Amino acid sequence: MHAEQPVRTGRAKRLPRAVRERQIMDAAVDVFSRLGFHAASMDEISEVAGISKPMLYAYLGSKEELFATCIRRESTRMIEAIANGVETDQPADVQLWSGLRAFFGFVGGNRPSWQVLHRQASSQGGPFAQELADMRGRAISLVAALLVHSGDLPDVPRAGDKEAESLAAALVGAGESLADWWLDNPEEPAGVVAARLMNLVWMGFGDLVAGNVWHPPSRRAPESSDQSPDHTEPPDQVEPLDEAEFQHQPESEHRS
Amino acid sequence: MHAEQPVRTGRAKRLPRAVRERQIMDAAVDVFSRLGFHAASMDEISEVAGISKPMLYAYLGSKEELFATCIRRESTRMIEAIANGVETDQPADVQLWSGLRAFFGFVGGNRPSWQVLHRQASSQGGPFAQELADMRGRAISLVAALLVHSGDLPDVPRAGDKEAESLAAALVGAGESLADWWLDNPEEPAGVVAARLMNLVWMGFGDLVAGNVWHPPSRRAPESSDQSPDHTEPPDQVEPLDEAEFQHQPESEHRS
DNA sequence: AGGTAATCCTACTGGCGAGTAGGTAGCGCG
DNA sequence: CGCGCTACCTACTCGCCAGTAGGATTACCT
Repeated sequence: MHAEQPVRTGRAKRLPRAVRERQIMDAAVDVFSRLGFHAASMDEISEVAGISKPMLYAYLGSKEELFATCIRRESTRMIEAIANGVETDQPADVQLWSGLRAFFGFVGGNRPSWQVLHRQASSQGGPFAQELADMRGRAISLVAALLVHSGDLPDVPRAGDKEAESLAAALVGAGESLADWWLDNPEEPAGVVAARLMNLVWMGFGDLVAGNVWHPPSRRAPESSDQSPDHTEPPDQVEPLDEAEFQHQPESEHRS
Repeated sequence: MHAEQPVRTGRAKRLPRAVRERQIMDAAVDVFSRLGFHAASMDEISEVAGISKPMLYAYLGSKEELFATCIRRESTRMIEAIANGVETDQPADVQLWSGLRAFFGFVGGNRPSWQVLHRQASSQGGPFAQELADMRGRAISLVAALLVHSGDLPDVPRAGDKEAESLAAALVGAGESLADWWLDNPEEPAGVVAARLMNLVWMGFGDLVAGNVWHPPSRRAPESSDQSPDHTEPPDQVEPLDEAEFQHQPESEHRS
């Protein structure tokens, strides 16, 4: 599916450093995501990048530096995609809903990024753990802030930080796990998966078992687009997903 | 932290094979959990186990076989601990609650096992993924069965498998993630953490922000008291769930 | 053109770690 | 006792891979 096949016969075309660095990073994410940090070799990365090994070292430093850079880049992309997707001027449930949609949209459109972030980075115990923990921390903070904002949690007037943080950790973990499950069951659209998680964490099993389901407010969500004109880079591609996919969900009210 | 004694000076005492195998497995879990599969070396494992390398190969085969065996053993221990902890004759919410308590109790009392299972195994893409996926699958099935049983899910008369399975995956992931968070914030007792997750997945944020909390049936305030010694028969050592103190209890030992 | 600096290469080193060959020590048993 | 068996060892081989030395090509500028 990834078509990074420069085929490496003979000498590579001369390119400005910035472009090469990008190619290398793309190749590195690809290889790391498939093989994991240790099993990935610099030789293979250089081959996929269509370049020779010393270039890696000249441009991106050691293997560890390269990996850390990958994590930093991909995590930033993801956090931004989510932050852009959240409709901050809406009530709490809608904010959560939009955040979940953005998250699953990103995962669906950037599987290698996701793999590198979730699986590989978390299992290495070096400086990467730090990098990854930062990303996770940012995500968790986003969620925690949302929770704290949306009316204080009931039983924690003082330890609210810990309370919200742990709940956010659980939610993030649920999202990660569900995203992994989704990769193994890709026949379902992102919106459906996001809706399931939304129902779980907002309504809870208690309500679900009783037949109560959460619904998005029945208005058209503004297709939030990037307004900044000086943004030359194309925004990260996220799978399009709108309310239509939500409806695709097995019809809630009609039991049979 | 781990007092894996042997100190390996000269020849090791002669021991029957079964005992050695156990020592080796314990050492392997310890090292794998700290270093991960690739970074762990057979030399180090043999050193920790207090024997020489050829013994590893004579008894447990290759490095991959050893690792797979570790995963199998630890995952079985955990599944059994949880299955034993679930009070199957209770209503759904109580079942879920007892399962969560058993899970967090196990994690608290068997950190290396947990590390090996959750972090290391999931990131290697060999036959281990299979082993690990089996474990996860069993856990998810447990939860899914509980969900399906506890009154059918409302909106899934036909696609119930997928629905329940994905929700179970999300729940399991939330548990895993919260367990990881807990390892970084060990000052909180297991019961509190379990109660948080219970509230999240049973009540949902919607109820929580509205001030509604889930309570175990006979007692109030799940986080303030959890003293009932309803431990019938712990097959594996599981941390006591009352918050008296378990900041850092001595590591588990497998002695005969 | 010719200089020069960035880009790119082939071909090595050095170390680490999986796995093994081939031998030594304790224990039981006739 | 000596025969054998099992537990146990030291001391290698061998391949893989991170990282580098040193040289060959361009692109671009004057």
